[in-house]
Amino acid sequence: MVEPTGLEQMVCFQLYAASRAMTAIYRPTLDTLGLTYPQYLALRVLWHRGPTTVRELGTILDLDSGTLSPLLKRLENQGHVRRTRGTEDERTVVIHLTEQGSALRTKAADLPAQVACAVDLTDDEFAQLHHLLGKVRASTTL
Amino acid sequence: MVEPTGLEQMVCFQLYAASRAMTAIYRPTLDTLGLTYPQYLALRVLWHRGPTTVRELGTILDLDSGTLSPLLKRLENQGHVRRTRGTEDERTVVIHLTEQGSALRTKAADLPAQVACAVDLTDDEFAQLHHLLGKVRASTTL
DNA sequence: CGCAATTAAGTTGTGCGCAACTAGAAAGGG
DNA sequence: CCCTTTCTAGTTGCGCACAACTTAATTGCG
Repeated sequence: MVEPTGLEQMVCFQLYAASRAMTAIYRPTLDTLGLTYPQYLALRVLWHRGPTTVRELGTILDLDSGTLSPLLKRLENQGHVRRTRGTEDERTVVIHLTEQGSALRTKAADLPAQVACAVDLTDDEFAQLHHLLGKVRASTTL
Repeated sequence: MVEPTGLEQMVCFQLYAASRAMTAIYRPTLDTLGLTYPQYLALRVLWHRGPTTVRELGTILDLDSGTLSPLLKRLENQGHVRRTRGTEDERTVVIHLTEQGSALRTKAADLPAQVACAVDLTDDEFAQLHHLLGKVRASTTL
């Protein structure tokens, strides 16, 4: 290690820089769909889970209502989702995909493959990276 | 993998989530110093390199002037740095540490160790992670 | 039951990131 | 030497993240 900066520091910075670099790969395609990366993540959850409360989205994406509320409002204004009060528990707000929001799924279908191509890692390396990032998240969440 | 989401996607999300989780570890200590994580990164560069132009900082941190200009202005308002026009090339702005800014270095000295402790990875795993993140950054920067 | 404690979502305020643009200085070619 | 092109910072605008707070609904304990 040539840097006199300390390894953990570098890992943290690498994490910070790599995360931004990765989302930058998504940006051009997401731009054509009129989506940001966090909006895309929220839609993915809805595509896979169906109707989901704000709280559940927050747990899955590790985001709070301060981030999600305005984000979901923008998705609603764009016509991709609808927000309805939960019937059983009126504190909750359930997010539903609209037809338009569901249709986006096929339009965004080839995004993961694009990204996998752009990033020069083998399947093994992807798996390793995934494993290590999981450990980082696990040790920090506790 | 129970998720039907595709590995690259998950890696990207893991990257995004792990990066935020990592900076969250720094936050409590940085709060006591009155710094944000990006401000801390900028100061690290100055601690190691001495006077540095905005452009050089941008290259090292992979940030543009739209991010750095206001960040550095805040660091100047806090008394940690001074900004002076370059003498040879008057387009450039050189960032200098003040006494106070240099003094912060010792106060932040034990931060990396704290973080290394908080994250449950072996030295080998840190090295692996560092290597893989480097590859991600390299393949995306090109 | 009644009421305090908890919980869900939203709001406000601050600081990034990043795109798009501006102002001003330097470089370079005719 | 002038003028276009390039380059450095800075500004503006938007959308996250996140802390702190508000509102309203639910829980649960005496």
